[in-house]
Amino acid sequence: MIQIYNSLTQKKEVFVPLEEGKVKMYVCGMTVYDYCHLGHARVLVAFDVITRHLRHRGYDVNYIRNITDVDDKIFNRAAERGIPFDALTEQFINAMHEDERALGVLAPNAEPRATQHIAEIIAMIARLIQNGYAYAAENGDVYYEIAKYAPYGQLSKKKVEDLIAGARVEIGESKRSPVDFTLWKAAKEGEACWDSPWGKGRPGWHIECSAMSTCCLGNTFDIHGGGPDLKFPHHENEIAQSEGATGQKYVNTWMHAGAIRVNKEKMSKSLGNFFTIREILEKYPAEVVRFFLISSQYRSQVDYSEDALQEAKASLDRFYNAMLGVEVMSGEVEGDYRERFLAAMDDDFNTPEAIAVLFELAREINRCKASDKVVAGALVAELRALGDMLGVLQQDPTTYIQAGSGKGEGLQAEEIEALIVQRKDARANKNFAESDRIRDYLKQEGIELDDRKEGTTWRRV
RNA sequence: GGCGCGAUAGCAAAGCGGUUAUGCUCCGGAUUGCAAAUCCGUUCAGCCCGGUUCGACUCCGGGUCGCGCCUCCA
Repeated sequence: MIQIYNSLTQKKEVFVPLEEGKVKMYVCGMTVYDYCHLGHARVLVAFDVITRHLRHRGYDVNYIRNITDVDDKIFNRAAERGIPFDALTEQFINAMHEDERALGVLAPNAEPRATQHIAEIIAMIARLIQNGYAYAAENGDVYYEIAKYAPYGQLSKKKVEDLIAGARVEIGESKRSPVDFTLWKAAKEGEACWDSPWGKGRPGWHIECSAMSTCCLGNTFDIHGGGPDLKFPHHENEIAQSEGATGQKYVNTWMHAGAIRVNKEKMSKSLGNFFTIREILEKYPAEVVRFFLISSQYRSQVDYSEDALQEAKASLDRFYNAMLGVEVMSGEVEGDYRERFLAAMDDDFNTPEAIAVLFELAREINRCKASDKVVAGALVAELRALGDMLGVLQQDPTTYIQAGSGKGEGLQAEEIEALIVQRKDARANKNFAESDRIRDYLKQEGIELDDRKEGTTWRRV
C-alpha cells in the first residue's frame, strides 16, 4: 500500500491508480532558455525516485515530462543573442539531458515538446471556446474566462475575488476580467508564430501542458507533479483548461516538491540566487548532489549550502567505506532492512527514513566484514540493491574512494601504488621514518593513505 | 492583507499517544607504529500557553516566529 500526499486534498491518501497495475504520471519539465538550476534538479531527482519506487512495486509507470520550448522568455533570450529561438532551445535541451544523466536521472517514457503539439493546443482552445470557457478578443488573443469555471482555485485554495483585487492588466490586453489568462497570443512583428483560427500567434503559458498531458495520458490520469511555484497559477490553470475542455476530472493526485533555499530564501530566477547544476558539479561529484537532494523528504524545503553538500559527501563516504573490501555475495540477509526500507518509501516516498535503514545496514556490514565474509557479502549486495532504488551507491567502492573530492589530477595510480609497496617494505622493517616520509610526500601531492586490515588504500583529497 | 506549510538535540533530518530514529559533531573506551576507517559506550531534543488523556514531542485550541504562493520562476 502506497500513500501519497495529495496537494489537492492536502492529505496523505492511499494511492489507487485508475487502471490496476498502471500509473499515468505527468511532470512539468522546464522552459528551456537557460541551464538547469538546483531547483530543477530537486524535481528531476524527486520524480526519478518516485518512478523507481513505483516500478519496483510492480507498477507499469508511464512517465511523461514535457519541455516547454515556446515562451516569451525564450523569444527574448534568442533575440538578445540574435539566434533563432529553436537554436536556443536545442542548446538548453541538450544541456538539460547532460545534467540529468550526470545526476542519474532515468529518462521519462516520453518528452513531448510544445512546438510539436501546436495542433492539439489549437484543438483544445477551440474546444474551450465551443464549451463557453474561452473567448477570442479583438486583439487576436484568446483568453480563458475564469468566471465560467466555478471550481477555479481548488488547488491553490484561492478565492477568485481575492485574485481580482490584486490583479493587474497589461496594456494592450482586452480581457473581460483581469484574472482571465491567455490561451493564444497574437503574434508580434518578427516573432515565430503558427497559423490558427484566430490568426497567427502562439500558445500562452499553461495550455501546452494541458494539451500534452491529455494527449499523452488521456483526459484523466493518476499523478501530476512539478515544482512548488507551479501550483499557482500554472497547475490551477491547467485544471481549468483540461476540465473545461474534456468535462472530466483532470488529475487524481497532485504532487509538489519543496523549494530549495539559499540563506532562507527560495532559490529562484527572479531573485538571481540560483546555482546551476553544472556549476555545482564542478565542485562536487554528481552522486553527492543527488544524495543531498534525497536526504530530505521531497515535500520539505531544503537549504542549499556547502556544509550541506559536505554532509552528503560524508554520508556517501561512510557507505562506500563499509562496502570497501567486501566481495558481493548472494545470500540470505538476516533482519528486516528491506521491509523497513520499502515501508518508508511506501509512506509518501520518505527517503530520509529509508536512508536511515541503509545506515543501519552499513553499520552491520562494518561489524561483520572482518569476521564473516559471507554474511558481509550478502549485506553489501542488499545495500547496493536498496541504494539502486534511490539511484545511489552503484559505484565501485575503490573507484569512489580513490576519486575523493579531487579531480583525478596529479600523481598517476601506478606511481601511488609503487610508493605504497615501498612503504609496505619499510613498515615491515619497522623503518617508520621512511614510512612516514612516503605518507607525507603523498599527502603533499594530495593523496592520503589509509592502512586497513585488507591492506593500504589511497584516496585523493 | 488573503491562502498554505513548518517549528525536534551543537548541525542536518525522520517516525511515533507510553519502549534507541538515523548521519555528522562533542566526550569516554577499544583497535592502530602514526594517521584514517571501524566498533562499543555516553552527553545533548521537541517554540510558548492552555486543553484532551492514566500518560503528549506526537492529538485539539490559541499565540509567537520562520518560509512559500498571491507577478515570470522547478
